[in-house]
Amino acid sequence: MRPQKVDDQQLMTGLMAVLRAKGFDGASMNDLSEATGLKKASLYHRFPGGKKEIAEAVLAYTGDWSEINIQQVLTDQSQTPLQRLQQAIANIRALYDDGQAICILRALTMDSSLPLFGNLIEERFQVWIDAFAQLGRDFGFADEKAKKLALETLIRVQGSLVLSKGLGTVEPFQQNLIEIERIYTS
Amino acid sequence: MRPQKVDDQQLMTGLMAVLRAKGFDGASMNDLSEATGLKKASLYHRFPGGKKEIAEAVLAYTGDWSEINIQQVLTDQSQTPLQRLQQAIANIRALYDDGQAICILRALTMDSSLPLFGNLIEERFQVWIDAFAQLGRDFGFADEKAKKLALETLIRVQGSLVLSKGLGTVEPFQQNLIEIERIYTS
DNA sequence: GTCTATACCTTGATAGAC
DNA sequence: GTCTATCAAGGTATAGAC
Repeated sequence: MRPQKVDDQQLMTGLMAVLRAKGFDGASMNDLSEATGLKKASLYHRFPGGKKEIAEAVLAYTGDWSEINIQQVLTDQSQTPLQRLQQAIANIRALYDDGQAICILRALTMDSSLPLFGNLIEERFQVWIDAFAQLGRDFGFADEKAKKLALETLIRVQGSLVLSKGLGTVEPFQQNLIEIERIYTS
Repeated sequence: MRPQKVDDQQLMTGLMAVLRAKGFDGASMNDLSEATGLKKASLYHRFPGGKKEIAEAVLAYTGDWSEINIQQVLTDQSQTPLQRLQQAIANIRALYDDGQAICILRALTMDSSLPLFGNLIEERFQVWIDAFAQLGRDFGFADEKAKKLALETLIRVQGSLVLSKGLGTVEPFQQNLIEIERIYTS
């Protein structure tokens, strides 16, 4: 077989960059083609289902990333809870480019695209919530309180990303990462 | 002159509903036409600048709404701070349809549409922040603390809306409105 | 002010050569 | 596996009748 011009890793990176910046409706196949270096027809060869299948693949990719960089990190019993939290926060900071990037889950959560991916998006959020809830319990919080803190953590991440974009400064995001560490350690 | 088939108020309501549900790229002139009951050509008569001018008008409309239902409410010296907060929260609940709706500012804050409206969006957010900061001072918080609480308030609103959409339940939004009242009163 | 009809372009998607 | 060429559908926007 003819070798792939662009490997799956590079492909996913380019596709995800466009989808989270422009959303499902805003991202055209031309945009995705330019960002990846593969012509449109080649994208359809890799993803016969078209743009919908591309978005699903990106969501699967982000799910893998979350399991490795959030779930596994937060539940790694060889580290202290604080160490795990700090590592997860560092990974979150990298994921969102210090607060400049848009979350892919947020980008795909419009009423026009949500029906296509609803279950996938909910599952991706739930991985984070469950992992942070486990961390909270390991910090010594009661189950109920740990779940509440986990949800607050995600709300702070998502909310501060929206505000950072809207205000044109990453300060809300950066400040909130600090605040998230504080709510678990005080 | 021939009378308007749809008045400005109805028009704005329909246009905003589509824009916040689908975003700028996802909302087509056909969508906007169907939602308002005005044919495409009539929309261009009302808004010669097309979709961009429509979005700007909707942002102006939301600005007026915010000044009346957030800023004026939160700074109304004839009411106690708690009364003002509770009224503002009720208005926020209505604005976002109990947590089911998407914020127009979030919807237009994609990298593809943000460059068109950046300043307008930032100003809309700032009205809320300034109003909640004033409320915080009236509650007795120091200026610095009041500003921090105001930002946290908006982060909670935006974040809980994202989570409510993504998880398919309005519980995060509803819970956070309660939490917002708590952070000012305890 | 609103409408029908239309021009023109971009979109998602496919066919077939290499 | 990747590409050029192409199509039908839907996009923005305009012209002109009423």
